[in-house]
Amino acid sequence: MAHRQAQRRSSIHDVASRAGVSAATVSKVLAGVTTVKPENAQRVFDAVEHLGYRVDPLASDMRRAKRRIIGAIMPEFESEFFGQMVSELEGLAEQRGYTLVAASSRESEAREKEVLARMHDWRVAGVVLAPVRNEHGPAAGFMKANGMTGVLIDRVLADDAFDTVSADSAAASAEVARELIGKGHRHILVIGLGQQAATVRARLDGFRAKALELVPDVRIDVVLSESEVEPLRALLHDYFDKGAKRGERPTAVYSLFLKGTLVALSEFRRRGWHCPDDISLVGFDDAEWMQVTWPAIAAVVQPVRQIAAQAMDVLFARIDGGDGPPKARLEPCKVLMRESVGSPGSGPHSGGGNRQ
Amino acid sequence: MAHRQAQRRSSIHDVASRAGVSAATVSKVLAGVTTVKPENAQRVFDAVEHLGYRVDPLASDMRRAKRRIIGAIMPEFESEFFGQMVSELEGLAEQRGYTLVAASSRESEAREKEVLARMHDWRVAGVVLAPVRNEHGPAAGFMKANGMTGVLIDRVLADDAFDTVSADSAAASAEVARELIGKGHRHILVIGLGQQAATVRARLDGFRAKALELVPDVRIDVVLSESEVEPLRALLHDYFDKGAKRGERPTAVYSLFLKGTLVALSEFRRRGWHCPDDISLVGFDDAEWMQVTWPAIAAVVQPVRQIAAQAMDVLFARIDGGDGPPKARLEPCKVLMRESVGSPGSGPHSGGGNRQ
DNA sequence: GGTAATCGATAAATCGATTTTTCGCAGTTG
DNA sequence: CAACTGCGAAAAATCGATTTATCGATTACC
Repeated sequence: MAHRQAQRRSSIHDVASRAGVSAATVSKVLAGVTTVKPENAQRVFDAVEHLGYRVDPLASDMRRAKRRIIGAIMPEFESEFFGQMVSELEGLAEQRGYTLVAASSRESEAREKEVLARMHDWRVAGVVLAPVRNEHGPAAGFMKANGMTGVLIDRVLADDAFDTVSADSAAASAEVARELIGKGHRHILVIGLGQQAATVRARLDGFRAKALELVPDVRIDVVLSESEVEPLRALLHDYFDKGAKRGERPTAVYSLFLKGTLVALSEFRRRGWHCPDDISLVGFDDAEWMQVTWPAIAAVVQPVRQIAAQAMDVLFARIDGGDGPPKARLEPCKVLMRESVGSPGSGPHSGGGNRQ
Repeated sequence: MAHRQAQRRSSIHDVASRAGVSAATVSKVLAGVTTVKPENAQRVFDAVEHLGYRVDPLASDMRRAKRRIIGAIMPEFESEFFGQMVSELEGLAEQRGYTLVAASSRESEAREKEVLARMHDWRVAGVVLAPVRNEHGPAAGFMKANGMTGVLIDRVLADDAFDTVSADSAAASAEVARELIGKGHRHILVIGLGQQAATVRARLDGFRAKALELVPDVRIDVVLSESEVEPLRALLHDYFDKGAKRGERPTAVYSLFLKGTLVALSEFRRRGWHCPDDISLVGFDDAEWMQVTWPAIAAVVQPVRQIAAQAMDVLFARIDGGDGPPKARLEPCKVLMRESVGSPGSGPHSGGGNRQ
């Protein structure tokens, strides 16, 4: 009864011999095949129960071309967005009897491809890929070249080989524009990451189009950092410095991605500006902390659950042999206007300055 | 050249026949065995190159008892802490040629055991388990009963069957006590989650011991929610209401876990209290946003990388047959005292009230 | 020169399932 | 009574590697 060795687990043959049938019969019973005598089926169930037998998924997968494994590749695991995404995907895979193997590409396209190649080695049934850059990266190319089935999510718009699912960021951005214009903002800075060309463009265009539609002479400045987040800090600093020389400053900032929101807040801190008195702020992507800070930060909430659910639906449809041209799906976002957005010039400190 | 079907990948036999040798020889060459004629080895390498052959990890694992798979079970994926942890673990596993399969127990002990059982089905070589509650949960019991090798991290202190690695939260809490006492705080509220008994106790005791040592008549109140975070909101609300009736209020709050810090901030908002003027705040567990808000939130930073590295080192030592009694490792934290901590009574609004 | 040891490589067993093929037996039919 | 049909289950092939046992040819030793 004391500490036992790691006794080797019982295999299907152990069950077979205990039930007095062949391994093939055990396999059939467990697969729910009905052409087995009820009496034998019962004996199998008893043996399974007694031995605590469980199918070895690895051995089980050996003989199928498509294994019961889904690969998920995310740019990173540290943010709430991708954390929730992996969590959702894992649950959905599990529901269908699949195992999810998640890997982080660490925001590197090179690594993304390596990780994907490893998934291919595992002969996964399908892949959910959230590309680092966009749908035209090397990983998607690899998937095409090797006939893998997969679905692209998040930083994608549409693709001619794979289904895509992403947040409708253009619509959300238009909504943000409507809100900011409605509050009276006529000079707005948009910050983003140039790397994610397509997504950034969609968000930017959606914002700009709606803003110009509402107020044709609205001024929209854009500060983009190519691929890294850090340079954005310097770019933003310069932007405000130059503006200060000319005595002009935007009354609102719209950040197209989460880290940008942090950079903006950090820059505001440095200059002693407060939201929304000195400047307004809206960020794409929500986070739990944004509602407890003072001010609470306005944000676009991405529909993580819906994206995950759609992605898995579409993916399994393909795995099960569904064909037809790939579709691009857009899931609607919610825009939460919190305290960080106000009307320009209405705050007590609209001139900026040093509030301690 | 156009879109090809998912042609079946070449197996070791394809390589063998192309190189004009047997599959066994190919296997040996790839495993680095030296008793192969250099000429044949070269032919194998050429064939591998030409066919783009890669070992199928699943088939490769079939014949060994311990498979090249490491399981990681985390309470959740949404927080920075566990996100970073999974990311680190994945990298470390990969470095050793292992695949990491991560799963979330969703803060449920029942699910934790199910997930672990599934890992066992996969016959993983080892498991990194961050238990929902502590080292005495059902999952750890399951691991013992089945002779699995594993390491417990985060919400654990020590165990008689498994190695453990966690942050030295007692020392960090003592450090927090020193800081708060040093700033003049004599009435401090500590909030936490009762579920994680051992960890909470360590943090609480470490804090209380140091505080009492420095100032014997310091007042330390404690508000614990049993297992859920939501009740803490109500408990905290009541606590402050009751204090207000008696005209007393702590000058600082120390939250023993991340969500508690959010709940505290949320409660402060509601009452119109500002940090650090009206009340000081320190939280266990750091997050990226804490340094960009105003005020920046003081926090205990857990050494995620070190914990992950230690956990993997210890785990692989066991996998490679190392024995001896299990060890409990503690990794030192860093305490970042940011603006949310000040001296009591020094702020312009120390009477509390409604600042808008 | 004959037996033994050595070397390199191959055939075969193995891992634990699934799937296809074969087989025995009972009941029907011509 | 021989041939046929069906059913349920066992035997065997398969998946793609690793590992053990075996084998033939060469070298070594007495």
